[in-house]
This record gives sequence, structure tokens and C-alpha cells, in this order.
Amino acid sequence: MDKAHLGGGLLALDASPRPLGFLNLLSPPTSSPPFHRTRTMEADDVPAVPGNKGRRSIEVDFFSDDKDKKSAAAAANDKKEDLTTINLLPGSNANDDDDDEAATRLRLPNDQDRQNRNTNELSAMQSELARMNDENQRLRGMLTQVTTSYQALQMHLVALMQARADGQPMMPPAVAQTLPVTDAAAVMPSPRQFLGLGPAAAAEETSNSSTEVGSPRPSSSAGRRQDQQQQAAERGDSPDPADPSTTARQLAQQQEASMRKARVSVRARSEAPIIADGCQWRKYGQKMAKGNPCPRAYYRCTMANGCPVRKQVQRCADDRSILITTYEGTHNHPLPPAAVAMASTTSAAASMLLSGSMPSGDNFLARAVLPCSSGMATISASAPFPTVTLDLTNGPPGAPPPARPPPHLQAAALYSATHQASSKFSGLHMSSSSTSDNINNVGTTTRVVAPDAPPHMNTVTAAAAAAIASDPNFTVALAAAITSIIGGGGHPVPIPIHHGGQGQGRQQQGLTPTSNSNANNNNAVVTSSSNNTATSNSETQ
DNA sequence: CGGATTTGACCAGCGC
DNA sequence: GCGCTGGTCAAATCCG
Repeated sequence: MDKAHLGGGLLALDASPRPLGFLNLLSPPTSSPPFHRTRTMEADDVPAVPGNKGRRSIEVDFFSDDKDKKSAAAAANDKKEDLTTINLLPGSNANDDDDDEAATRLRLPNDQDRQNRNTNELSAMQSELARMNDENQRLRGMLTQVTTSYQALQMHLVALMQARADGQPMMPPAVAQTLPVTDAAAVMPSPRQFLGLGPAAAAEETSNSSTEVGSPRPSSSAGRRQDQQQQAAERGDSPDPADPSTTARQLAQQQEASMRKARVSVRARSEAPIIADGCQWRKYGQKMAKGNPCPRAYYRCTMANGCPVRKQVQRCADDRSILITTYEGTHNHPLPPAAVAMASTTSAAASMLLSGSMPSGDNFLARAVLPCSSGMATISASAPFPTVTLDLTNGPPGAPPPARPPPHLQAAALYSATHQASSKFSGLHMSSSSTSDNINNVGTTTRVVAPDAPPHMNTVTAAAAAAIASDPNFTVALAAAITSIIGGGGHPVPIPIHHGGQGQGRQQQGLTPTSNSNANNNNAVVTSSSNNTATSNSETQ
């Protein structure tokens, strides 16, 4: 493009191919006077004029006053170029006077075909401009959402600091702000819970019966064995049912029993065997699941000794390009920023699910968790455990995959979207009616689709959110801020992240992972009943 | 050689 | 009670 054309009140448009949505055409900057809303499109976009080997360009007149038009017309005449001036101003009349004519008439050769062609191109350009305007507005809305999310997170950090300074218990906003006082008191985790110590940790802490903390009981077969052993050991202690501490412990166990069952399933298109969520995993099993020719792989987090987090990975039976990753458990160690993205996402989703924070509309969670990244979240409260499925596939199976970020960026997009959810929940706590419904209405399965997120928008917003959230500066700064605030600076402190559970983690400080992985797996949040992945599949397809 | 992966066995829950 | 299924373990194997 001829950069010289930028002068003389003409602002040249880059004719090179460019994704939509990054050009603010209809909202000219106001801070860069003198700005003349005349744009010149050049290059191959404009057909060559026969006999004219000079430049090819179309000048689009955005002028709103005669003064600007006159100057632009003069500038155009000075150039002696093959210009096509198009008046796009609504309601303008090219026959008003000679000055207007100078700026608005189509200076084309007397070739009717060429004129028709240019007219068609004009309409195409207008539609293109309209599309770009829509795209621009969507981007603005997304930016607003990101800003809001950031502010909400910042406010939450401030609240954390205050609570820490006051010594008051702090709870996740999804729980604290969506439950009535009584329910919130029942579900409210202790400060240690929120900082990574589960209810069992609190119970164990009070009883001083074990060094193991943050240990939701596994419900799997092996976990059940472990559970039975632990229960037998507790029976050996002959707890008094009337003992308040015993009752509290049983309460905590009941709470964690329900919490550990929550799962977060993420559907994302990926050719890789697993999605890159930032954590280190070790495969410990593989099974053929009924109804799916693809095997299901079982992974365990190996970033820390005894980390109870596990995940199942299986390809969708109907669309092999879709990878379904189901997370369970709570990390008991610090996470790298890349892992924080996915972990916090699933954490927030599970927290919202477990907190029963859905208001009267079942689609609330979908709109809250995924207002833009996908537009679809599947909430399954079916027995034996609730599952929230976050769909990042952007479209039905078989649909042509849209331009989308790689899986790890999708995770980051989800991370961003979840914080949007946090901000939405932050504004929700004023509504007392939102607490009436509870996810514990076992037996209901709800498929919900965000009503205000058209597919094309989902793609764009997810990609943009991914770009923002995956920015190393952003995530690193966020993690550093949280670490510095919660941990009081100096040493890295684990960010309370859990998958599928709520407040089940523990602080690493003062805890020494043992070499007995089984013992440490008391922290595991494992369930062993129905195939929730299959449930998710059936519900989301 | 150590860590990761594979794979058969085992166990518990559930439905008939 | 029996078979099916999901989930996990652990020995064997693979791999860098």
C-alpha cells in the first residue's frame, strides 16, 4: 500500500488479508485530530480502470460536515488519481450543492458495466463494513467482560487480604455469595479449606489423629478399601457419637463425601492424546468403556507426591476429534500458571456446581461459566455425583471445526470465562432468590445452552479470551499476585485449586508428602460408580 | 537404571 | 447369586 496516501486527510486502509474484528471502521478515534473519515481502499480490491495504468483506489467518504468534504475533495483532485468516492453517510444527498457533489459523486468512466460492478462492490463493502462493525461491538463487549472479570478478581483478592488481616474465614465467592446464611454456614469451608485444606483436614486437625490432611475419602474400589481401613481405624479409636468433635468430624465427612463426587468434564477438540493443561500426569490404567470403541485412560497428577488429582481421558465416540477430559480431586501443591488456567476453571465450575448456586434458571451455570467460550455447559446432577461438562468444541459433532486456539489456549479461555463467571456470581449475591434451587436435586440432568452466545461469537470470544488469558504476562502476574497476597510474599504458596471438589486441598507448608502413595491418596477424590463421561456424552450430543 | 506405560487381575457397586 | 461395568493396583514392559 502506498503509505503516501495516508496524508492529505486520507486514511488508507490496509488491503492485506486480515481477520475480521480488528479494525474499528465505524468508530473513528477522537483523540487523533485531524481525523477525516475518508478511507482509501486500494490494491486488488478495486478493479483497474481501462486505459488508466495508475493507481486503483476507492475513497470512502465518512465525512459528516461540508468542511471536511471540501478539504477531502480538494485533496482528491490534487492527486489526479483514479478515485471512486463513495458516500456512506446516511441521509446524505449528493445533489444538495456543488460542494457536496464534489465529495459524493462517483467519478467513474462512462462504462455502465464498470459502474454496475462497482455498485456491487460497494454493496459488498457496505456489508463488510456492517460485519466489521458487529465484530467490533462484540470485541468491545468482550473487553468489557474481561475488564469486569479482572476487577472482580481484584476485589476478591482485596477481600482475601482483609479477611486474612481480620482473621475471619474466607470462602469462595461462588459459595459465599450464593447461599443463604444457614446453607452457607453448612458449606462454608474454613480458611484452611479455602487455602487448600479440606474438611477432613480440619477434622483431622482437631483430632490430631493423623498427619494426613485434606483427604476426601476415595469411593473407588481401592479407595473404598482404604476407606474401610480408615473407618476401622476410627472405630478402633472408639469415638463417642455424642462427642461434639466426633459429630463435627462426621459432618465434615458427610460434606466431603458429597463434595468429592463432583466432577468437571471438559470437551475440547484435540488430536493430541491428552490436552495440555499444564500439569504432569502419569497414566495408571486404561479400560475399554462400554459404548465407546475408544479406550478410557486414567491419569494421576505427579507434580507432587501424593497429589490426589486424577483425570480420565477418552475420545468422544461420535466425534473422535473431541477429547473428553474429566477431572477429579484437589491439587495439594502449587501449580504453574499454565496449570492454574485449567485447574481454576474446573475448580470454579465445580465450586459453583457443588455450592448449589444455580438460581431458578438451570441455564444459569451455563451462562455464568461459559458466557463466551463455548456457549454450552452441561450440568448433570444425576446420581451418584454431579458433573458439569464444559464444552469447548464450538459446534455439533461433524461440524467443520472453526478457527480456534489449541487446547491449552482453550483451557486458558475457559479460565478467563470462569473468572467472568466469578464476577457474575459476585453480583449475584444480592439476589436471595438465587439460593432456592440446589444442585442436590439428584436425578435431574439438564442440558443448557447459553442463549446469548451465537456460535460464531463463541469462536471469536473464546479465541480472544484465550489470547488474553494465555498471555504469560497475564497469568504469571495473576499467579504472582495471588501468591504474594495469600502467601504473604517470599515463598510460593499453593493456590487453592481443586478439580471437582470443593476446598479439598491443603497447604503444602508444614506437610511432608510421604512415600506411601496409598496413604497419601486419602486425598483422592475418586468415585467409582456410573460412567459420567458417557453421561456427559449423551447429554451434550 | 529409573521413570513412565501397559495390561491383566482384583474389587465393589449395580441390575437382573 | 451372577454377570457386567467402572476404577484401581501392581507386575511386566518399554524407553530415554
